[in-house]
Amino acid sequence: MKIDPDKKSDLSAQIAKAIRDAIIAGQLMVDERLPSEAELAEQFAVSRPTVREALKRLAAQSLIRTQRGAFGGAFVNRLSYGEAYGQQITTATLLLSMNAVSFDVACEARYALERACAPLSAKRRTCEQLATLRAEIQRQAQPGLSDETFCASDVTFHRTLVDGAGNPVLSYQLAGAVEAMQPLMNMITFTARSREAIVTLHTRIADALEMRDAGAADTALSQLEEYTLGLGRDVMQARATRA
Amino acid sequence: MKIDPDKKSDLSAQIAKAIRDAIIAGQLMVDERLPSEAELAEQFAVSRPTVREALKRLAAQSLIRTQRGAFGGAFVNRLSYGEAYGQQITTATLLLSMNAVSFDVACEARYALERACAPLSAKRRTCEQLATLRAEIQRQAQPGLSDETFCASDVTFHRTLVDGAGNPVLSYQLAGAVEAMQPLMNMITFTARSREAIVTLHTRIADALEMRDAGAADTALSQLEEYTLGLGRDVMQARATRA
DNA sequence: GACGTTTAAATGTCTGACATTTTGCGCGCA
DNA sequence: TGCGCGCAAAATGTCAGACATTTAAACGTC
Repeated sequence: MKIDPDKKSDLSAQIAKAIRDAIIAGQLMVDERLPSEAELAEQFAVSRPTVREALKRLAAQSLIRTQRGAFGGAFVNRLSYGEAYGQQITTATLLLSMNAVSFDVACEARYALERACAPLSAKRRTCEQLATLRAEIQRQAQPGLSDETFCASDVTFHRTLVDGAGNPVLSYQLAGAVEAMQPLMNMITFTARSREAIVTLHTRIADALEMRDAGAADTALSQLEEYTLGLGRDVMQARATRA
Repeated sequence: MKIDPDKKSDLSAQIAKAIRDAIIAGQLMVDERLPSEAELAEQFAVSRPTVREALKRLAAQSLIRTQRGAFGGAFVNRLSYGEAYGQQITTATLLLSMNAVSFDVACEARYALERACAPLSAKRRTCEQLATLRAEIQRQAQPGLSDETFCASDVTFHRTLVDGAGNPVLSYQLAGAVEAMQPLMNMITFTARSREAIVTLHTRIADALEMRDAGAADTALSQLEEYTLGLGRDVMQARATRA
């Protein structure tokens, strides 16, 4: 099932790959216990530390979980949406920060994805989600809010919008896009006037969802995208002239 | 910078987290070399194997790469789109397969995301991408194609459609959604008639992109979604009656 | 100055041991 | 008989030291 040819080095990576493939192929079922480290070491004809390094690799991807004690060991993990979110967000954040993704490109992607959710959200949003949206809007309208708090509320607003689609796969996909934008958004200093404009557009979105009007939601999102893009360009320009 | 409180156990996880946080916070720049394993072991007051396990965790997430030899060591990795794709796909695949995500939900998410790309694709698709779409359509029309080959071509078609938007962030986000669906799609047996219908709709999409007609592309995608959904339901129903 | 050799630094791997945690079983006691 | 306590076993977590391997820089020779 999982032999290990004597390819070029890095045994722990090969072993991790073998086990990972077995999990993906369904040869190891969820909650099934893997052989103990000692047994794996014998199977692969390597030492225990090498096996351990392989298991740690898998643990980092939430593919397995380990449990100490008698009848403990490594178990195939049921990948939860929560864990997947976390990985998705860190990966997306790093991807954006390390590849010099421009504000424009990130913004375009984010709003394109959100617009994909809007019709579904208009159809399915719950009253509770609508209330959350309203509450966040109210928070954003408060004067004296720090930029970070404003951004955090913005993230909550948009995540709620996405969750409104009632499709966990969509929510998972978009969690990364929305949250990974936050560092970029945090670079923007929100003036009183820009906050007011954003709150107005957020209100328009919430109104559209309340009326279950997909078209209006799409329009408002487009306007918000354009406005956010303008804010980002101003920041970039100010930074360019200052330098 | 990265001390390590004596929280409850699993030192390697704590160390990995400390380094990961340092990378995300930008305290460690891309291509910067981390201290050697021995130095890290001394800093954190743990043994070298423990440090190694932590580093393997980070390597599994492509956060670092290691290089052997003199002046080798662990370096902060520039997360490339390719690596991110890979992780995204395996995570999404597992999420779908282990959480019993229904065909309907996955399908809805996938086509919602693709429709988000369609307008951008209509605007920006290159001639080369259009040619790829046409070539895949031609391949799909060939008789005697295995279901797996047909599915693979389908994936290529849709990934090209997504890439046509010319936004790498979008491509990254959607790679998971499209590829992770493949195992579910592979459960479908494509009859000659259903293949013909799919090819017709694919052609309609390609035509729309050629004319740069976003509306037509959206319509064709909606029809394809509905048709795919129907196919999936038939399979489920057949499976239910057989059981 | 070019080329081969040495050398040192670092990761990769192994061996063996001990610590810690958790479970299950058996023993003793009421 | 039933209950609880403690001990042993099994497994992971951690450590220490050693050796193997790889790689590039430093050195020496022609």
